Amino acid sequence: MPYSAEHKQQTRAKIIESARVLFNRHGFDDVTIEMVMNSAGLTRGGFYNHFKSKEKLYGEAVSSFLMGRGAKWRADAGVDPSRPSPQMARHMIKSYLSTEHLGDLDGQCPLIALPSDVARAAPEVQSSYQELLEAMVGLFEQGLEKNSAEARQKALSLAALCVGGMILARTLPSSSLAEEVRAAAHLTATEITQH
Amino acid sequence: MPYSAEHKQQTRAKIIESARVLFNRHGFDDVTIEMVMNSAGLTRGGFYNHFKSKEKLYGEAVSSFLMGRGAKWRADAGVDPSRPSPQMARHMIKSYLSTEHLGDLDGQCPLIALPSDVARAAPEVQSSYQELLEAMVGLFEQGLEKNSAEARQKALSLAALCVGGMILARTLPSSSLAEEVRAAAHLTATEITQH
DNA sequence: TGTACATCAGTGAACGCGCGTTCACTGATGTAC
DNA sequence: TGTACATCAGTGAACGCGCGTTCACTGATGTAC
Repeated sequence: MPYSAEHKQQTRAKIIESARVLFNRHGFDDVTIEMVMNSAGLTRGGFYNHFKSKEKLYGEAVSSFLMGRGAKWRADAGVDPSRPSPQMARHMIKSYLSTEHLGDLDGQCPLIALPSDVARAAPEVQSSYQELLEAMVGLFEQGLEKNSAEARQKALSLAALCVGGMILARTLPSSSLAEEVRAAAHLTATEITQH
Repeated sequence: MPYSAEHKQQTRAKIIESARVLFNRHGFDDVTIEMVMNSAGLTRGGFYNHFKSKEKLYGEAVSSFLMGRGAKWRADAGVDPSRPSPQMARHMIKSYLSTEHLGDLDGQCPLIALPSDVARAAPEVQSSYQELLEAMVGLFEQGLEKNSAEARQKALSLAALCVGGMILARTLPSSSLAEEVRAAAHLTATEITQH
C-alpha cells in the first residue's frame, strides 16, 4: 500500500481549504478548478482523484466552513456556558460588526459572503447555511435575559441586522458610507441587547 | 429611413426589461444572452445591434431597475412630501418586510437580489446600488421625528435590518424559519420607529 | 540489507460543451420619383 | 398611385475561448522476498 494511509486525506484537506478561501472571496462561478488546485500546490488533473465534481467540492468546502464557524462560536461562548450573559451577546456583536471583520475578505463569516450562491446550491449546502444561522441566533438568544418569545424575536432580528449591515457595507463603493452603515448597525444592535 | 425612429428604441427597452427580470431572479452568470433575447421575442444574433456586450446590458438593466425602484419610492412617499411621518416609515417597512415581497421573485427589491453580483460589477452599477440605498435611508430618516444624528443612525440600521432580514429569509431552505425571520425583523423594525 | 514489484496520487495533454461574439444574409419598411 | 431602391433591424449559422472533465501515463512510495 504505497503512500501512508493519511496522505490522501491530507491532500484532500488542503484542496478544501484552498477552495474555502477562494469560494468565500469570489463565489462559485468565478473560481476555476485550476485555481483551487494551483493554490493547493497541485495540478488540474488530480482533482478527480478526490472529488466527483466541482459542485461536490463546493458543497464540502462550504459545509465545512459553515460548520467550523459554528463550532468556533460555540467554543468562544462556551468558556462559561452555564452563565450566558448580555456581555457575551454584546461581545459577539462587537466582533461581528467590527471594522476588522469588514476588511477580512478571506475569513469573513460565510453568512455574509455566500447567500446568493447558497440559494442556488445543493440542499446540504443550504442546510449548513441554516444551521449556522440557527447557531448564531441561539447564541444571541442565550445572551438575552428575557422571556423566551421576546428573546427569540430579538435574536432573529440581531442576526438580520448583523448580516444585513455587513452585506450592505461590503457592497457599497463608498467606504465612508460603508463604515457609517457598519457603525450604525453596531450601535443599534447593542441597544437592542439592552432594552 | 426604414423603420420608424422609435422602433429600435422600443426593442431595446424590451430587451432591458427582459434582462431586468432574468438577472434579478438568476444573477449575472446564470442568464444567457439567448435567454434574454428569446424572452424579448427575438433571436440571439440581434443582440449586438443594441448592446456592445453582455456586461453593458447588465449595467443598463441593473441601473434602470435600481433607479426605477428609487423613483417609485419617492413617488409613494411624495404623496405629501411636506409631512413625512412615522406612519410613512412604518408603511414602507410593512411592505418591504411583507410575505408578498418575500415571494415576489421577479419584482423583489434589487438591494436584496443583487449584492454579491454588484460587488463584482462595473462602477456605474455600484453607484446605482448605493444611490438606491441612500434613497431608502433618506426616506426612513424623513419618517423619524428625531434629532438628525440619531435619526440617521436609526435609518441606516432600519435599512440593514430590512435588507438583511429579507436576504436571510430568502436563503433559508426552511420556509417556516424564513417566515419567522421576516416577522421578527418586521416587529423589531417597527419598534425602532417608535422609540 | 537490497532489489523487484505493485499500487495509486499526481501530471498534463486532449476532449467537448456552452456561451459570448461575429458575420453574411434576409426581408420589412420608408423614401424618391 | 405605383414601383425601384436604400437602409438597417433581425436572423441563424459559425467561430473561438474557457473551463469542467477524461485519460493514458509517470514516478514516488511501501511491501515482499
